[in-house]
Amino acid sequence: MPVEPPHPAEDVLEHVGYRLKRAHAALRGAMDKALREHGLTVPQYACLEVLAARPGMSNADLARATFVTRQSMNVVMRGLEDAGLIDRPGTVETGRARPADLTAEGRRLLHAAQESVYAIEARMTRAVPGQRLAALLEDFDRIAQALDG
Amino acid sequence: MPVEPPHPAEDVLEHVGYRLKRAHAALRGAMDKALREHGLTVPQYACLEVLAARPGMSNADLARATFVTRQSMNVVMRGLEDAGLIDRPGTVETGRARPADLTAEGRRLLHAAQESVYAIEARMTRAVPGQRLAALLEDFDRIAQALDG
DNA sequence: TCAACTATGTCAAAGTCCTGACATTGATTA
DNA sequence: TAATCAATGTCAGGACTTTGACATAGTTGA
Repeated sequence: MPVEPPHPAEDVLEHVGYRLKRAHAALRGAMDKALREHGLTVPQYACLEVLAARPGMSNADLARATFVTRQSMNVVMRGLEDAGLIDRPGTVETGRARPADLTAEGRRLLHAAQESVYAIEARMTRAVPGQRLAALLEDFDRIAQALDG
Repeated sequence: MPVEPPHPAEDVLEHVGYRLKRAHAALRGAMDKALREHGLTVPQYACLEVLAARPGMSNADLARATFVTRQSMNVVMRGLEDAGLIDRPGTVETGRARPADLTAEGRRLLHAAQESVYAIEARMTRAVPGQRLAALLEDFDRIAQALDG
């Protein structure tokens, strides 16, 4: 059992950043566990999920959407491509960006994984009082915006 | 410019998990940048910060407090020890847990880093309406608790 | 007492992610 | 038109983190 904080109000463990980190760690852990049963990692799942909502996104697009670097997304996509879950043209008429899309197998696996992940989402949603959910989402956005600038 | 979502309400990018991830990514990025100027990584800073509030914590304690594995914290602490920022006895009378403490240099560096980090904390705090801050912290805890169980 | 259980520290291997760098492509501008 | 700029994909290297495993130390209960 951890020691009790001597000065709660001044303790780091009470800070916004720490709480945010804690909530994110819990989410990450739950998703890791749920996705392992489907043979997916969190970044892989995120890539499939975004790609399902926005077909034809490029590597750089997906990297921005999932908050990783282009280089990281590059290896993620190569793994997904090797596994036959996504597909993209070897060459393209104009530009360098190759639009990616889910394969039938990718769509099937995503649907299976979504059941597990959406259950986690539901646990989060139920955990916060209903009338506060919209405000919570708004606060998330405010925080992200305040720190990105 | 990213494409607009076709069905906002059903889109993943609107989900709680995605927003949480986004806010956390923004925080992580801001802290990475701020701490680099002090020669610290986020896990290293987290270790020092927790250790300042709870002197004498062991490796396993710190790992739990900062949401990483014992193994990860082990390399973090070895780095901090080599850098002369923390100190712990080579052996201990009972048990295996070696209580760690900040050195004078560690305390000095932490204080310097705290200025940068607390400025980030302040940006977050200002970004959310004052009357919502307490509810936000509470919601963070509810989410963490709902997902840890 | 002794066996089972839990907790801790550590090692090894693999995966993941990042920084830095470079070449290519398209857009912008002088 | 030509030069500059921004964006993309990719490679290389290193840093970080995790999973898995093992030995050690303390606790619990038969």
